[in-house]
Order: sequence, then C-alpha cells, then structure tokens
Amino acid sequence: MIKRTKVLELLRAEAPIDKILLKGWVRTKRDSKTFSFLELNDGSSLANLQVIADSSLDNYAEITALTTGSALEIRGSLAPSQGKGQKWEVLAENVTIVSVADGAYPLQKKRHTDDFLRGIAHLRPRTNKYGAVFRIRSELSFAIHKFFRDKGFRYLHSPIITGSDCEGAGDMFRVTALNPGEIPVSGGIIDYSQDFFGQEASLTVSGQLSAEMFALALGDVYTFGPTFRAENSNTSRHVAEFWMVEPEMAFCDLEEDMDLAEELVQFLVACAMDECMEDITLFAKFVNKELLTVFDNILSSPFIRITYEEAVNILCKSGVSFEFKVAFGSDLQSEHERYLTEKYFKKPVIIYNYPKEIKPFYMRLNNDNRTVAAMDLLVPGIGEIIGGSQREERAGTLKKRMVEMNLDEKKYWWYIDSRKYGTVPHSGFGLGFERLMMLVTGVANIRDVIPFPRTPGSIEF
RNA sequence: UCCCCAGUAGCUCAGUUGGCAGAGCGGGUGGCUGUUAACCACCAAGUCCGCGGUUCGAGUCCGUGCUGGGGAGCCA
Repeated sequence: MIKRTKVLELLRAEAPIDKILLKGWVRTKRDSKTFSFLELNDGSSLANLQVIADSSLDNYAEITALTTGSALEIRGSLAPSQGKGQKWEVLAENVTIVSVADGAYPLQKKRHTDDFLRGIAHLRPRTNKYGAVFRIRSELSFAIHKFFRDKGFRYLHSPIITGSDCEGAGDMFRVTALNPGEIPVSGGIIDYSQDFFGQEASLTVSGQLSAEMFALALGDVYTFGPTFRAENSNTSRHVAEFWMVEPEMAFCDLEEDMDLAEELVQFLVACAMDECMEDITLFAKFVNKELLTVFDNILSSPFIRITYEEAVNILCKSGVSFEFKVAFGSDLQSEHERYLTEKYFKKPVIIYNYPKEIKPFYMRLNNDNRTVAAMDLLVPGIGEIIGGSQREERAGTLKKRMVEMNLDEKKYWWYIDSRKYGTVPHSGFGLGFERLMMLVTGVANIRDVIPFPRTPGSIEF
C-alpha cells in the first residue's frame, strides 16, 4: 500500500516519482475529449498540483462531470510537466471520486469579496487567500512559543473564567450557571451566592494579573490565549473574542520591556518571511502592495521611542488641525497616532510615560508623580498593537493609586499580597495576536484573520 | 453607541430623466483545444433586502426597519 503524499511535498520534489497516492479537492478543471486537467489542492500549500486524467480511464465520463470542490483520491506518477506554468504534474492511473460537490458550491474560480466570504466563514478557508491567512496564523502561533522558549520564558495557562471584576479594561461577559428563568433575587439584586462560584464571574479580559503572580515565582512567563471584551465596538480592529500574548518579567524595567516588544514584533515578521513566503507573496500582490516595504521598515532599523510629552509637542507643532485637540493629559486619538506613525515618522513608534490619569492603577508611578511607566507600540496602518507597562511594585504606592481610582482593596488582597513578600520591579505587555496578523498579512479587517469572528450581533458559526 | 455609505440572478456588478430585468463568472447541454481564473455556442436561473407611502406607472423618489461596510469612541 502506498502512503499518501501531500501537494506541498510533491511540488518540492527533485525527481519524478513512480507511484504516488494523492488526496485533495478540485479547485478547477479544464477538460477535453482526450484528457482532463484537474487542479488539486489539499491545503498543504497555496499552489495546486495539476493532475492529468486521460480519457482511457474507465470512469472518464464521471471525471469530466466533476465540479469545483469535489474530493478525489489519485493514484499515479509524478512527472515533469509538458505544459508551461508548472514544474511537476501527476499522470493519473486511477481516479477515485470520494465525493462530488453540489453544483451550488459558492466558491468560484474568481475573486470574491471579503464580505461575502464572511457570510460563508465555514467555507472560506478553502480559498487561496484565507488558506494563506490561516497557514500563517498557525506558523506565527508556533513562532511565539519558540521566541519565548528560546529566551527561557515559561508558558502560563492563565484562567479563562475569572472572579476579578476589574482586570483593567473593557466590559466583561458574565459567566453563570443560573437558569435564566429562575434567577435568585434578593432586595432587587441578583444573589450570586447561589451561583456556581458563589460570586459573580466573568470571562477574562487579560491574563496579566495572573501572569504577574507567576513572574514573581518563575521569573519570566508569558500567556497566549483567548480573551473577551463585551464592548459594543464596531470597527475593523475589534472583535469580542481575540487572542493575546502577554509576557511578564521579574526584575525588568520599562526600557527592557520596550526592548522585548520590539524584538518580538521583528522576530515574528522575519519568521513570516522565512516560513510563509509563498503565502506572503499572495498578500503582497493582491491585498497590500506595500507589504514588503512595511516589513523592511520594521526590520531595517530600531523603532522610534518618544515620551508621551514629546508626542504631544510634535502634534502641537505639526500645524495640522486635528478634530480632537491635543493637550498634555488627554489621551491620544486615532488621528494623532496616525499622524505620528504614518506622516511624521513613517515607522513603528513606541510612546511611553503617559499621564497617570489616563492609565490603570497597576502601572508604576514615575518620579515626576504625574506620569506612569506605560508604553504603547503603534504601527502605521493599524495603530496600537502592543500596550504594556512596568508594574507598581511598591505596596504603599499601589494602595494609594487604588484609593485614587476608587477600587476596593479587599478584592485585590492577593494582588497586594505579592508586593509584601519579596516584591521586585517587573514589567510586561499585551500583544493583540489578530492585530499582528493584520500587520503581517496586510488584511485590513480583523474579522478576516480569525477563523470565526465574534462581533456585536454576530455569532453564526 | 454616534456619523456616512451600500443592499439587483448562486457570485461580481451595470441599470440613463420614474416607462419591457441586463452582462460576465458559476450551473446545465453540446463542441473544441497540452490546458493555465482555458475557449466557443445554446439553455435555465430574479421576493430588485423587508414593510409602508407618492405616482397612471417605482429597481429608480420619500419614510421606516433589518443586514453589511467605512469612519469615530473604547482598546489589543
């Protein structure tokens, strides 16, 4: 019995092969009286493999009736192609029809809109573009683990269900085992003591607080998993369920944090070029013609690093009339970030030392007493891709900040506890994995780089 | 959530001043060719997003709802 060979391997063959077994789906077919050309794809590569089915095959009538999307098993040989356009082709000795796709198969031999494909998200990975997206997504996932593992980081599985009612950002999805028809209410308030956990629970918006606890034990850790935001945001950069990479490092200050963020992004871009160049070429050709220039821009030189105050000064002196006014103390708006990354520097920019008022309680207060050791990495075209900070490791300052921001100390007893027993400077950041995917593929809508996107009003698949 | 735009055949789209519903691709049938998103001929295919209105007459104009997209806010 012959072992199945994948298209990718056959396309890379260096010599003809006598006996092969190939399994895959028909992407397109061109046939005649004497023979039929079948383009077979099995997902292993962007390119198809051309199969020649001769009319002498006993099921030739059925072969010419095959539709796009039909599944086949081909037995035959790999031979140099007589035609132009490909090195190898398969001469079929036997074509077994595994199944015939219905004529209504919606994927055609032409370009479809992303909008239409989103409506058939269960079929879109069968297209060239989405096949490429999800091959790259897989490669980059492994690359993230490789990057951290090679640096001695430990991979942490932070919990998905959390009892912390304020992990930092965004509205949360509630998790309950209560029956919607019979929710216990006492005094007009839902009695969560009768719920599964005996208190309110939610889906996590960040693994950071857990990661901090483990960084203070294992040294350098990272999480890489799904996070959830119940924000009603309808943009091309937001989804309700997305994947985040969150390294957290003990004995690490903001500058080292920025170094790691920059190194990680550069590593992942380089990795995409090394491992997925065939797929990247498709994006550079059809999705974003500037893609390779963008890569070069990321890899060729260090990122720009400026303080928030410097950013504000540049914006004020720009002479551009922004819709939102720029002043120290107000958060930078999309238009401001765009100006800095796309017009002024034309490069990735890290902005750090933000005013304390616009950042969460856990960021370390700087000596000026008015800024915190926060940093955001902004890239042209996408905006914020990473947000991070050095954490407040001083118990006293941390408590003071929590009071300022009206947070209940009691609920964070374990977090504050970590500052009592051998506290050390530590830092970390969060990288939005889908935003990285947008950067690497040039795909403009976040819904098109995640298998089944969850957005307000949409959970069909 | 706010602002703007769009919705016509399975898909991508055209449809003039309000006057017979169209093309290419896909599907079916036949032909032809070492073909490359093959090619040629013929055939089938429509709740013009839903509801209401104006009009002799609405795909077209008005109102409203739904869905999608772009931008904003929030953020990753």
